[in-house]
Amino acid sequence: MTPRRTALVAAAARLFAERGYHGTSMADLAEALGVQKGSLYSLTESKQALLVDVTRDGAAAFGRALDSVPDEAEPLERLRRALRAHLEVVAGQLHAATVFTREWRFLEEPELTAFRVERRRYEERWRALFREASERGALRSDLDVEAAVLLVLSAANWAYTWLRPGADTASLADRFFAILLDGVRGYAPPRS
Amino acid sequence: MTPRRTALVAAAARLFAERGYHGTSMADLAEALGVQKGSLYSLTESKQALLVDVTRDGAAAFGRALDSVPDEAEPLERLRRALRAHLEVVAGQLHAATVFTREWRFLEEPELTAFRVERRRYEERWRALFREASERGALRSDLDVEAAVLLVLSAANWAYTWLRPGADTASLADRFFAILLDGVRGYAPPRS
DNA sequence: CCTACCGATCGGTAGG
DNA sequence: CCTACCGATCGGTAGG
Repeated sequence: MTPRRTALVAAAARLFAERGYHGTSMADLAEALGVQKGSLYSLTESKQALLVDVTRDGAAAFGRALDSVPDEAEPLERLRRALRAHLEVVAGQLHAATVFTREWRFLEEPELTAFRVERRRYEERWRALFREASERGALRSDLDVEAAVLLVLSAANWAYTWLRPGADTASLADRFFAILLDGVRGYAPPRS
Repeated sequence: MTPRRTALVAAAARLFAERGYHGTSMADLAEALGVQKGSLYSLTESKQALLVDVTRDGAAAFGRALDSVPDEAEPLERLRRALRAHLEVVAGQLHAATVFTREWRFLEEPELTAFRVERRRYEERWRALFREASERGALRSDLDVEAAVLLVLSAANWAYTWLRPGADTASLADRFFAILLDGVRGYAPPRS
């Protein structure tokens, strides 16, 4: 990947995030790079190919985030680290994360199907983290694991709308996690 | 509002949700209604005006949802009812809710600013529900209320991506709420 | 509600 | 990387 192409993919990430895939023209991208529109086609074969590249960058970053969670840590600590890592990708690569979360649906086949498979794999990794925690007794025995996974993924997937790059992301993740752990209620929950 | 115009706004909600605002052409809308493109302009003055209508419908529905929460109920019950009502709007008016949540950013001024004001007002109503619960002693005294509001709004705002109209929405809302209340941890949380 | 049309812009290409 | 261009489509309008 040449520096020029890298710059083009970065510009695509930014503009697709800001204006949407269909709201961004090749002329917009050319202007962002300071070249004429026709010149872009020596760097990419199509606008769609740029969307493929940006969504792949996002998927790879989120995948690496979960890879960074240490296997040997305790189950709840692994969950906390996973949430931190996810939110750090959102804050650190906000444009790619935004396109990954919101613009992926404009992918064309076969990449559209491949994207869905990849995203499902990512969600399964989260489910596995919860199941592992459950089997090792770290979670309430009556926990609705599916709802818990959906809740944490909702927080993770919505974060691109409010998380700003300068924020103390680790601390924010921990604040979320604290509520996820113990809830909001003002007295000890009834034991089953 | 004539029946024909209502049908046009409904078609716009569906297509803007499915293909995005910029991914939907006036020709697409005409085809959905079975008329020629030029005929649409007796029903709306522009494509942008349709986006304004759909986002207003969404805002009104979410507003009515919070209105439906009984004032006299207990604080936690009010929160539970609010989450239910919000998710029922998402499931019951999925297209308008999707456009409200994802396509609003293509509004032009002055409606763009008005939308942001309205949405902030909605979020403030949620914050007020939490504050009320806190003041009445229904929440943990050490609760991070801001994080709690953000967590529940994340779940609410992400719901359009997975909630399907046929689902048992009330039950789903209660499953979320149960986790929000008591958390996922497998033992009683330490009291402060 | 239709036909016929407007100028502008779209993604992309050819040839240099 | 540029100029010049392609056919297709865009949102919107005029006149009926």
